[in-house]
Amino acid sequence: MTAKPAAACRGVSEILSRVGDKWTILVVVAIQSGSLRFNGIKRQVHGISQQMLTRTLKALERDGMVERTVHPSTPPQVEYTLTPLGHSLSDTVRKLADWAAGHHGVIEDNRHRYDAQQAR
Amino acid sequence: MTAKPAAACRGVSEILSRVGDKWTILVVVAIQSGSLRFNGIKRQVHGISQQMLTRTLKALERDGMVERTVHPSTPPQVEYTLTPLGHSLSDTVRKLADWAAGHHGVIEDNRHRYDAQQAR
DNA sequence: CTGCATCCATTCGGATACTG
DNA sequence: CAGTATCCGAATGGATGCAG
Repeated sequence: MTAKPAAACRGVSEILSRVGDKWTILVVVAIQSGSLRFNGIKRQVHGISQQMLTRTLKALERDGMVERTVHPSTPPQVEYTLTPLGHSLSDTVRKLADWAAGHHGVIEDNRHRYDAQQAR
Repeated sequence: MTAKPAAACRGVSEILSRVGDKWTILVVVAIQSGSLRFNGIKRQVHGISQQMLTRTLKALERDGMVERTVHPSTPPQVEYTLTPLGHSLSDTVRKLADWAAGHHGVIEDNRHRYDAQQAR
């Protein structure tokens, strides 16, 4: 697995495209603590439009990351829960999150320095 | 670090946007084995346009992930090398890559099943 | 060889309005 | 409450031509 065949690279790129979009991670993080309803997620993930939430949830459901459960009541309730696969992704991403949190300051500093240098 | 403050989430999202774009990871992987020249990278990362390579390298340089060394010769040669920060990112992403490689098949299967279900 | 500028097609993401 | 459909602006990414 130290080698990196082209096929794996494409797969990784595809996963990263999914995961790296604007909302996926935030939604996953919101759900991971337990099941949540549509507007519950919307409240928790501040700034997301309801359409983006719909799209993101659908994509995650399609990938088997979240499970969608409809409770036929009035008003209708829909619960979203992270599947084992979703939790698995969440754990993996958390490591990247830790890295990001740990290096975010350095990176911002680098950017600032770079921009200052360009201005000269 | 088990808690997830909003600030960290934003930072992670920003990092993921960087890393999750179409080419960054592939370029990083290409360079990690050793320093490479511009067209060397272009050859290795198949399908990348030269402008996307320019943009990606610049972004990485700005973030302090790669170092750019110009050898003033004729014709000019420019070497790109991964910095320690870049290697650090590379290692972290490799874990995500392993996850992706390990679950890619399952995810594709899930998608196929979902699509079939929708068609009914 | 390396890199920048321009143009253009496609995609992404947000706001809004409407349905069950 | 949950979800769909439409419109539109912004951003992404590719092709090409030009310059150092």
